Amino acid sequence: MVMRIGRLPKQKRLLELANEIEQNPFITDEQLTKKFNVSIQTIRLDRMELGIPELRERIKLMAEKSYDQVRSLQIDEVIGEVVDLQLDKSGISIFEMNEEHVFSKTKIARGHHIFSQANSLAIAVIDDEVALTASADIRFIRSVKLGEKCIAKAYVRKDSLNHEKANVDVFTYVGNELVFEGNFVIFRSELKI
Amino acid sequence: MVMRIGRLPKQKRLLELANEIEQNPFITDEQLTKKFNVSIQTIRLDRMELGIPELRERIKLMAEKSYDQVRSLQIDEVIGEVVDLQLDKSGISIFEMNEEHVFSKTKIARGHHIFSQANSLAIAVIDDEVALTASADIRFIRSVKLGEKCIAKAYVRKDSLNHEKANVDVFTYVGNELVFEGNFVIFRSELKI
DNA sequence: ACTACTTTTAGTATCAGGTAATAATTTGGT
DNA sequence: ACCAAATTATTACCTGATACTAAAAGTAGT
Repeated sequence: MVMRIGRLPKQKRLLELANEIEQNPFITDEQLTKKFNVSIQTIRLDRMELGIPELRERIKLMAEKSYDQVRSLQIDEVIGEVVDLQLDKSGISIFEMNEEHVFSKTKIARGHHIFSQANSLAIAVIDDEVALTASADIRFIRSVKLGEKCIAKAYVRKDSLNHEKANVDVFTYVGNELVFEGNFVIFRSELKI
Repeated sequence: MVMRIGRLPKQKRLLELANEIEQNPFITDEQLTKKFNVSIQTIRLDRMELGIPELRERIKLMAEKSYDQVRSLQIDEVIGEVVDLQLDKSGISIFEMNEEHVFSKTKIARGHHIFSQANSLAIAVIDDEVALTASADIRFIRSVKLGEKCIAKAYVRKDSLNHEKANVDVFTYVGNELVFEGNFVIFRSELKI
């Protein structure tokens, strides 16, 4: 039970190592040897055991992830995945609530993400060069939780068409439960060249 | 003017090289030698001249950038920077519209970003464990353009306090021009342990 | 054609931050 | 004291570079 000074038992070290790397993914094995006061081989065996890749791999994975995110944001300018779209008529989009969309305490989705999905779908269904939200009347009917898939359905009001403004009603569901509804007034410019 | 087959003049190569790396930041110098049919030293001299760092540096910069973004999103759970906050009374936040917040065609801000700033400020001024948006009535008064700073001011309606719901009015300005106004109804749970 | 100059290529030494594999040593427990 | 697990040491090798020196090739100008 002597144990060299400043050392942790293996299981504890494994936990703290995983933690440390999560906190600071840019740390090298060598810096870790100093933190834990063990040899570099031990650190490497530990990483192996925990399935944690080397520094360069970690960094690369992060970069690839963020690169993909940026790309996909540029590709579809809509929040959520549009699965159906009939211009000037209706549209459907799906959006799943991940960790980054919820309050960390309660795991309940922030309202503006649900709004964003509905708002960008309302814009998407309007077949115009420039379409902007003029106003909106919205209700959050029940809270959406982490992991839930929101299905937003937008309908363009017939009687509102061919004008400077269009009315779009959006209903968002989780399963068959209504969680959000909103009426959006969309400005449309007749800039169709 | 003979020039070996499949070669570009230097200036053109420099432009295309910069372009290629921007399109695919994960490309190595060696892969580039094949694309441009020149030696690896030439590629490296070119990168030098263009001030483009090596693959590993590029990847690291991307990872650091995304890491900082994630961190800052976790640190302040509010969209925009809160510059003043009097709980249950009022609050002010500032949010600048960058490239990622505007439509690429028109450079006009997407409505949901302006909403997000207002919504998260409305939540922040409510001094409660759990506060959620129940409904909102909003108007976009004029469009916000790339680079403009939005100053959102939130006021909690006095008569709405001490209830299950609170009413928060938010006015967003660019300079002294009103660009957005909204009335938010916020659910508050009395879960004050 | 000869010179001056730029561009390109080659080659060597060195680096960080590892992997992989094998062997030796230390430690803890009984 | 003995055994197995844990740790450390050692060596060879890898990728994707930098830094530097030197030589070769191409490009004009006169």
